[in-house]
Amino acid sequence: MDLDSRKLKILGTIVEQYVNTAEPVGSKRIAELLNINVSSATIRNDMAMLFDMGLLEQPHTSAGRIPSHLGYRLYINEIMNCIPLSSEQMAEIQSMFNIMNPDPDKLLKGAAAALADLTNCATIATTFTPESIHISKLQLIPANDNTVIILIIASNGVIKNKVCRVMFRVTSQICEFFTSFVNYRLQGRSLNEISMWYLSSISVDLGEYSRMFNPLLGSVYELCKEINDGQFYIEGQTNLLSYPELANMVGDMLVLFTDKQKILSMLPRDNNDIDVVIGKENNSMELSGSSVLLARYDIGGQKCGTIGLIGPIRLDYARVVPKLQYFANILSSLLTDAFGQQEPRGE
Amino acid sequence: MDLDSRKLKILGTIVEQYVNTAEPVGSKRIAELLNINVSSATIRNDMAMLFDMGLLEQPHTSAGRIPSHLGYRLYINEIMNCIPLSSEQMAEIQSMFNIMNPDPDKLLKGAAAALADLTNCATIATTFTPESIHISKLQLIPANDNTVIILIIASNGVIKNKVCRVMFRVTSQICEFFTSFVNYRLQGRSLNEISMWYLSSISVDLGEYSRMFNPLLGSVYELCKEINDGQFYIEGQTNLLSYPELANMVGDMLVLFTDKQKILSMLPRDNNDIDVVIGKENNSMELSGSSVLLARYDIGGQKCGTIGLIGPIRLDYARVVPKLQYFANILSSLLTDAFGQQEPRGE
DNA sequence: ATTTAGCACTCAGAGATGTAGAGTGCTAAG
DNA sequence: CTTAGCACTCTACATCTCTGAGTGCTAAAT
Repeated sequence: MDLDSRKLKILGTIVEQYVNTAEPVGSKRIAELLNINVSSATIRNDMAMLFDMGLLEQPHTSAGRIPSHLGYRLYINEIMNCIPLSSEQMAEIQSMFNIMNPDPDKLLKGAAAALADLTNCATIATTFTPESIHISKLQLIPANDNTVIILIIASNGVIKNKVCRVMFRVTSQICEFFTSFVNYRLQGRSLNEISMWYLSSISVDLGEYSRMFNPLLGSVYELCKEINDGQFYIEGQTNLLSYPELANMVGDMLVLFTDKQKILSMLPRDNNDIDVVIGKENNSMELSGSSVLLARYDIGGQKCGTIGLIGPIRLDYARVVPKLQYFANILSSLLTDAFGQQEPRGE
Repeated sequence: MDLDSRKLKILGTIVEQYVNTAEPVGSKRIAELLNINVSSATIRNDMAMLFDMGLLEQPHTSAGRIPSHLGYRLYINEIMNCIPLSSEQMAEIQSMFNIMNPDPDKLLKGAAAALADLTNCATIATTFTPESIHISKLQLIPANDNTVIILIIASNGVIKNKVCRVMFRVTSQICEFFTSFVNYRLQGRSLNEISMWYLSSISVDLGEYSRMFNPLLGSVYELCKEINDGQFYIEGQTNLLSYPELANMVGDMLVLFTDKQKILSMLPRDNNDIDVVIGKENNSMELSGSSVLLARYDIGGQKCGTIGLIGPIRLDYARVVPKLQYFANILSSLLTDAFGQQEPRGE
């Protein structure tokens, strides 16, 4: 029971037909589509074998066949030929990036939105923060008499700010003092090191100012945590509404998408160039009808985030995979360009 | 053909029953629910009149009746008694606000999310920027050798930043120069005044530095525009999935919600305490099956944003209206408290 | 050993038919 | 003005039948 080239071609045809039409594919149709001159009966025999091997499924006795998980898997791993992007497509994508806001988090969001547009899928973009991400700069900015703004710039380009009301009367002097004192202690330090414990050691060193600044240190901790937890964008969710086979689940999917922690925990971690998780391979009810593709981008060679795509199982993998890869590559080069080599300057 | 009190009671009962069950209400059920001792036949006669007056609709001949637009309108304006919040409910809402991030835009988003939770509707929160909103402070912060961050604080508490790559080598001196020069020209100025034209007059005054700083002034303009365009949050969209009568439209609604401009243009501008727009009164396909309620909040008496609610037509108006009103009141008081009286301090 | 034609078989989906139940509208009497 | 009574209408649901698509198997052909 081996897979000769005809059987592979049949499986490929079934996948590609099903991807286009969302309808089970029958032996007669395959016979017409394949150039080989064999009758539908022969195809039926082959299909029966593919079925026995678990590569095909049958919605009901008298229907055509659709690919199973394993069928898609085999198709993706062995059969499909990725269709590389044309130079026009590349140019189009490039120009989408050109008009995006270059802030890293907005860039990420923009990239996700563009990818969603291009693939008619939902897309997801995340950052994760390897050890090496540190604080480039912290600044305390007076807003009014009893309100200050804490601004933190991380070495991966992420910028966060937070408004804090304080009990003392805000002056520029106080802000400058806090800024330079805390900067001195935090600048260049890995985000992972900035624990509540470490901050409390700063608090001790602040001596008489400690009580005054403690709430601010708490906010600093929250900001660091936010950056460390990573950014997270989902775009193009409404694209999923266009797939009738997802109609039952799309509600649950949208609800899932509101739960950042849960969705993050579900993303694949296989660390291939592109991870592909098909249907029930996702260990989650809500995604059992979908495929998830995930690629990584890096800054200066250091992996620092993912961009991915959530769509129906019947996805045009041969076209979508190169697109996703290209997006990851562009993100890498843009971010490396902006935040790659340079170390932050001191004030 | 006048509306005696019995007819009003019947209409009220129909609305309230329909809101609970989503099923047409028949004469027999009404007879049971009303305390008045009249037979279902009498009720039928009254219902026929209400129908003739356009206050009721009939899904099909042998079904009960459901309220029409006009029926809901009359109910809301004349019949319903708002059910005020209990002190426990108020306390619960207060405590939701206590744990929110006090940044005005995050507060807005948090409030919208809490309201969505509480009402099982989608919620919308916007700011709009009256004449009086001005720039409290602008600051240029060096990020690395060729990257700076522009930070703008507006008098309504909104904070925006933008990363800019520049052609010159960034130093603190340059940043301080730009900050103080531009601050001097912009601080306290209404956002509406900050046109491209006005900025170019600053550019002229910058003399030899003009070419260097022009891209930054462009970014300043974009930031002002962003603030002026207002914030915009929609939360709890997935709540709409729980109403079977919206199942057909919820897809289109979700798509609509991604189009900020379009949805903003659809919000009512009647400027009542709370505007209520029912079903087809919305001049939009997508919202023809929904009701939109909108309240305004203010900072120090100056109206500066809206919070609202999008749900099915059969909404428990008597409970929902007071909730929405209460949210608007809390927002007003919190924001006034934080940003109301104080003028921004100079550096 | 592989391929093919032929045919019986299965099943989903669309239509047709029938029934029960809810609710109305009307009429005539109270 | 209210009510009882009754014929009428329409939906929702279940049952049945028919049709077409597509299979699985067998026996013959290559």
